[in-house]
Amino acid sequence: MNIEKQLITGIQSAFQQQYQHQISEEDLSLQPTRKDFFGSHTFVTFPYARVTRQSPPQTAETIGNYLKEHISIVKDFNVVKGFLNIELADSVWVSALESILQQYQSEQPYGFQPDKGKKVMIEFSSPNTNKPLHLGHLRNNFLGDAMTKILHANGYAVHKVNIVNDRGIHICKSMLAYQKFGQGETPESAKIKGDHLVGKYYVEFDKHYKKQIQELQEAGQDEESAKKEAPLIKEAQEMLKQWEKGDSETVALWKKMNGWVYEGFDATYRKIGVSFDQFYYESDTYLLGKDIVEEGLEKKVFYRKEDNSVWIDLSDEKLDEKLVLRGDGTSVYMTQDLGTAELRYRDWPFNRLVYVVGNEQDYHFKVLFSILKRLGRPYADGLFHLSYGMVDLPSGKMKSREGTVVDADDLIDEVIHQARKKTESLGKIEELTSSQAEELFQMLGLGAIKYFLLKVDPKKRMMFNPEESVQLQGDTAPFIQYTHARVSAILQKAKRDGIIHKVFGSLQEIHPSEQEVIEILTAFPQKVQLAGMEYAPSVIAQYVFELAKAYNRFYTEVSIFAEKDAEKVSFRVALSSAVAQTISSGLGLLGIQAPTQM
RNA sequence: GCACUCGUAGUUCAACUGGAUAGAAUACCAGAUUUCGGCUCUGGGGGUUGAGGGUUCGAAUCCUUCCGAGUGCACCA
Repeated sequence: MNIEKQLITGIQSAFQQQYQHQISEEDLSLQPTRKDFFGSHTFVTFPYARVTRQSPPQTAETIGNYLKEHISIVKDFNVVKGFLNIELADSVWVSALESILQQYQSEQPYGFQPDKGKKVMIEFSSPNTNKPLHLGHLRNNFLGDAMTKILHANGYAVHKVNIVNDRGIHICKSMLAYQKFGQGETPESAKIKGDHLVGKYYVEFDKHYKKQIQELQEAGQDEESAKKEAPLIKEAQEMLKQWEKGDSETVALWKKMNGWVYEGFDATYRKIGVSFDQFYYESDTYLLGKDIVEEGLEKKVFYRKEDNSVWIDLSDEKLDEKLVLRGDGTSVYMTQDLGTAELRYRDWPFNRLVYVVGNEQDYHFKVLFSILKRLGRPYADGLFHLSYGMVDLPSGKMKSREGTVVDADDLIDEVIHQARKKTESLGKIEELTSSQAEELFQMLGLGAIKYFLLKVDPKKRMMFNPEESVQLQGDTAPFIQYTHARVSAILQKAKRDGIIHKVFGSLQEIHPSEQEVIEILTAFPQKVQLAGMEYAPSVIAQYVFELAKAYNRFYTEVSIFAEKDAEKVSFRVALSSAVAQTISSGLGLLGIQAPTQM
């Protein structure tokens, strides 16, 4: 029986015995004791003043005494105001460590849940094919990837999908500019990645387009009509029509340029260690959803206006009226998303579908989910929008057209470069081959950037400071990775010295810093669960950092190999082993690797 | 205008979902350590949680009014 359960049962019977009062298990909750107080578990007695007819401190005192007397694992307690802080016997922590190590031996790694038999589909990344990935995409990709791993750890079968926005006016802009100014350039001839090449022509288009607008304005047109009348935009719109008609030349160019982009994306995905189980393309899905509109009309969920357009009225949910099909019968974004949800459910019937999409689309998803619910879709309750905040730069907002974006490839190269520079100057890796060293730099650089973007609550808008993101100390991945490398070195030495870390069962007393590490270790499963429930990898990031810090404190306060008592040495090695595995496992949930040497 | 989100040390973020004296990191200052490790550890200053009002044993958290920032409200995707 786990510690918490024993305490709760103890408190229940305390209420029963001392106050003749039944309290159900759900109504009782323990919280971790704050650092500055003695104890590990805290019971708050304020809410029970009516029941006990005693002041909260008296109640705490009474229950504390009861627990100390009747529950063997309780060593002592203290009362501060109405807070009952419970201190557990050292042997409890020793056996807690033993059980953690045992679980690491088993098939179900410590902190991971057994298979729940439920399926989660998760959509993330979802790039446009007219420009390369940038910082905002990185937050999206890392969140999606980390959530995949966290949900898996929570016992779900996870299916990763990416919907590529490969059609539309924005791609036509790149295509048109390429046609006009490209002169047959290719990624090979220009020696740049395909996605960057296509992005270059997107910028090129915008440059010329702006110029035309200006010229028209100078000729006396107002801004709005200039934007509509500029020859370039008209050409791009014409091109989109050609594409939709299936014009072979246009389609061939589209295929060629998209091909370049995919090669570029592939390279970036490989580099950041992100992959997908299935790709959807909007060129395949953009016509979907019309049958659902028909169905909605029949069910009277939708209605038709005089101009033949189809709408849904969601004003009772404060969501207003929303168009779902144009008057000319062509689809809008919403139509397509309805169709895509349906298609996905047929492809891989899920219990939950998670959309990792920026919070500027909060409204869209509220409407989408509401519609599917009104249509009585069986999967409607399982839909979830993992809405994340924008990434700001110290210089302000990122705007792709103004060139103030941080390019993903550049950024990754930069952090890896920094990792190389700093690690080489430490001179600890001379025995590594150059490819091993290269692998290490990647682990560190990517770790730094992933951690930086994941440690903040996803829902919140965040500030990206390029300098801080490549820092190797403080609340960073390299700091945690460094701790892992150091623990690994200790374990290596222990192995060389033939220290078996399994004989410490009779240990009766441990150091406070050891207890603290074990306390943190025992919290891992709950953190994994919480991260899954809240869709928040940041929970794991904070946890792993706490663990690394606590271990470092232990490391300076307690000597491992200089210790005379063999049982203690064994215990400390065991503790180190559990820490190494938990750090590695926790970082793993964030898509970050833990090196054994650095 | 309407809707949604957010305002917490100088800065970047926490706060177990209503609990204790609001914590970390960073920068700065002062020390310690160097067990296989330099990126380790300890301490210090730094806060009227945007402002006011309310709810209660108890509020950064819930309600409300202001102030400020952002996003959305396309027959674009």
